Amino acid sequence: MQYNFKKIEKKWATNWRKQKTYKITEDHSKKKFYVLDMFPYPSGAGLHVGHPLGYIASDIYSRYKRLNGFNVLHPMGYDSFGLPAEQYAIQTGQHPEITTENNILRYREQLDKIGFSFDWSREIRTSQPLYYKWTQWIFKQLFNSYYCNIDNKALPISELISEFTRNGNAMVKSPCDENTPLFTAKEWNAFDGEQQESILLKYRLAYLSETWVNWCPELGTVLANDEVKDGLSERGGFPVEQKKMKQWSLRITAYAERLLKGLNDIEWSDSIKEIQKNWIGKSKGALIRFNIHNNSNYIEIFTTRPDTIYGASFIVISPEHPLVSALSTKNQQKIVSEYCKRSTLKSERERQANVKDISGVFTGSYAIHPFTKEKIPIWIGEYVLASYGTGAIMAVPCGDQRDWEFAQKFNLDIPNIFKNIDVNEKANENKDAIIENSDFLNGLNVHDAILRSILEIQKQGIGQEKINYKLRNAIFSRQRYWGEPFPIFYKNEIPYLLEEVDCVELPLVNKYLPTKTGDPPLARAKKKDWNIFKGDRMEYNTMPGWAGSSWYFLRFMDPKNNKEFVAKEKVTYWGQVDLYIGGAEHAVGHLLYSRFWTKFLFDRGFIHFEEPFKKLINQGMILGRSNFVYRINGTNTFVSAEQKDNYEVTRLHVDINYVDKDVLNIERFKKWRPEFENAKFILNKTGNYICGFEVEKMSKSKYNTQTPDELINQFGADTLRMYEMFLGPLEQSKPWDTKGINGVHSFLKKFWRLTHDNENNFNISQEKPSDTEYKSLHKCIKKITEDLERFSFNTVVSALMICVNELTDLKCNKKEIIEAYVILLSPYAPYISEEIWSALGNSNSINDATWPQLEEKYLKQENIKYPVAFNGKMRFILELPVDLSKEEIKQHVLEYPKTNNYLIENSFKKIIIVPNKIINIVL
RNA sequence: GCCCAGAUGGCGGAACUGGUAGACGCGCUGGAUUCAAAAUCCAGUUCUGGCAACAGAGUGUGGGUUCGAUUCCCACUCUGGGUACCA
Repeated sequence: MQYNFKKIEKKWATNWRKQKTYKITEDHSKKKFYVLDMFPYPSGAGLHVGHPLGYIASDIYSRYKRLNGFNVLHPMGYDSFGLPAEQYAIQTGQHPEITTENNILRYREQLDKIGFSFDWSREIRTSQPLYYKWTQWIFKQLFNSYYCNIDNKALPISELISEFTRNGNAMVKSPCDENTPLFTAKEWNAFDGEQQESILLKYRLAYLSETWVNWCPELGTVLANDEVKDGLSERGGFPVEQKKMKQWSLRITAYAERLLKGLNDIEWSDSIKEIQKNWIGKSKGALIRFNIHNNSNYIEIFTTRPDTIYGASFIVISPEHPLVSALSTKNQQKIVSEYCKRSTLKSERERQANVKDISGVFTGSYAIHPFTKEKIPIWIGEYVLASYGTGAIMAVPCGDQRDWEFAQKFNLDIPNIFKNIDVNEKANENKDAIIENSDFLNGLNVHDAILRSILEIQKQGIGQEKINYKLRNAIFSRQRYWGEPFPIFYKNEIPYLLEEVDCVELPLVNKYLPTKTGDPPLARAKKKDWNIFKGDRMEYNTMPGWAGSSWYFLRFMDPKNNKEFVAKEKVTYWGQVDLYIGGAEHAVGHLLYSRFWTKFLFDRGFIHFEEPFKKLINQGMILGRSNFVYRINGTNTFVSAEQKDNYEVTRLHVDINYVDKDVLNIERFKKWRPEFENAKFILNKTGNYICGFEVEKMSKSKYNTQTPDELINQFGADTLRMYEMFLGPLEQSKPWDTKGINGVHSFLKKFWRLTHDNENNFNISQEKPSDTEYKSLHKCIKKITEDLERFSFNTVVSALMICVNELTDLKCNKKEIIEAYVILLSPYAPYISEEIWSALGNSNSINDATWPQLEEKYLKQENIKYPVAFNGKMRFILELPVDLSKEEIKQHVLEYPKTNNYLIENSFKKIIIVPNKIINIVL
């Protein structure tokens, strides 16, 4: 083997480690540049080929920036709290920390092989107390803050307390719980400590609230949406229901407007901004109160179309609405409670997907239309969600398709309020209509009618204008073991913040399961098991996965600091992340929460910028081929794919390592999980269990991952890096396929041969390069520099190949050319580049070289090859001097003999000449 | 349902602001080298017809704008991803 990548890669990996080539410090003489990858969760399956895709791109960019004189921060760490380690702990009893540690070791080994320029001295792990101490610290700041709508920022809670002491809460304009009472200063001062605490909790940015969760009674635990399949738990196939639970939440909605506006200041793709915009979901409308016939309660609804109020012919409330039982009349009570119970068995997701199945029940009660004073029926319907608006709507069947279908199905009135529009076949959702049959709104267009109706609603005191956001406050507790404990203790079930600066460490427990009474696993810890214990008990919940990842980019600047979450001078130097690369699946989770925390830390003066990630690139997914097994519902029997349609089945992913050409290895499958040990199988005619398949996202949860290890072994890291980039545009998703990899590998071999003779001796010429050779190089410099600036990583590989092909044809092994070329190659293939750089006699690392400068003089052309088209169809190429005028070009073309072949009777209508581009003759 | 993205040869893709469609690589075909293989090199390779010159068709489908459309506009189909029924 001439190009011995194994030897070369080992040699330079060792050398770089010894020389600390990638260690970075705050060097104020250079401009900083911060390149970050989305944190990996170290899963047991190891790194799959989809992970490094983004890391390779960011590594290439980091190296490119460094060669251009920037001080580049390019760190890596682990988001090491998470469900899989906990599941493994439940199954085996092994502490998740051990599993996590093992997985990290494996990840690190894999990452090291790929030749990344990470500064590993800055590694962080969210599950280490040194790190999560500061996650808890941020939670404390959130707990100790409220949002002031007058200053439009978060302020310390102490300011709110002094306002309460002076004036009560009448003048306070702050987001708070809906049930917050009004009180005077006198009343406030008379409250006891516990009463004051419970009031303050309604204002804090971190607060307790009742929220719905997926509860699985059989497993005695709360499940993530991901763990629920068709209303059954993925593990075991048990029924799942919706249950209310007291949980910590973060008042992210206070930041809704700023999160929306901030999108203008960042360089993210339009699509991801659009997704966040839709998620925040700002809409203007009105709150309107409907009184109830013979009942002292009232229903408040939110609508974006108050102009259609005369078209409202019934009210629909969600099955979770607090007035459901109060509104159900005696003879309706039974079907109402049955309907609501059925609804709690469904996830919101299911209710949402099932649009065609319209369902609902009548409560038996009537609301009074605020303008017509007519009685309109109140219904309960799944299509109304408790979590949006007020959980109740006024149904306008002539103007909303879902209301229209609901009315059709249950035979309710469809009054028409649109002039000259037929609503017998479908609702009119078009906003160009003129309103009629609507008293004071008659003759107005939609826009004017909205304004007029709000005026009237406010005048009559039955409602008000309201800006509504779809964004909900973020639930911040998980009933899990493997997460950050809260720095919270309880006295009389009122939560208090721990004042200790020390970290509340995860206590040891005897089992990682919930208790018999349904409390989270931490409830198993005895007083002595906690390093800090106060009050009656500590908080049993832990923080969600996104807690640690919402601020980790700050910690990389100062990973070992035990005095502060990050030192001021470090955050001042490094500032925002300049380039952030990661998957689009985090579009609204991680990316929104990080923005929220960054704004909060900014408000409280801890950092000087408001947006965490200046430029964001979403890498496309690498798709893999998944396999499925089919479990017959309510049993532990699996049926082969051909016969699955004869049964009611749940489709489950199966690890592709247990499947060969879609045939399941039953023995290995049984050993996979304890619950499969006694599984039974219905086989096909040939006695095999055939799995289903699908091409979808490569992901640990789909068990369809493929690791890069074998490829590195066979071709080397340089080849893998180039191949992953060569696969296609970074942002596009693409199926994983290794069949093209040897093309990239031969390219590196070809480059090696260019600089080595037949005996594999390094062979370079000191001669001055020719103009053609310079031209080839500078064409390459131009193309690569431009492509990297626009993050077109795949086309750079082609450019590198073209240059080597040209130099090979020219038999050019001249030092000046090769030395520049190897710098261009080094971000992609750092090992071979460093080897040749060193062989060229350089004593420093190629990482400290300077990016070659483009010299336009080598690219000058004397002639242009013009494509000559007739009616837009290219017919032939005509080579002409570059500096001709349009008129001269025209003459040359018309005199050219071939031209006449295409003219009809020697004439044409028009000639279009675009200098240096094209000539088009219109016939 | 809703939101976002995508569709170009046998395959991955290129064509950056409307200007030669298919760069680069894989695969395939033929040839050179070799006892043979690997490796390497040379030639060809969108489809149809033709020995060729050349002609016709062609960027998911149907329309439109333009001298000229993979690129812009309208309608649709399919695929992937996300999802908390946007009242």
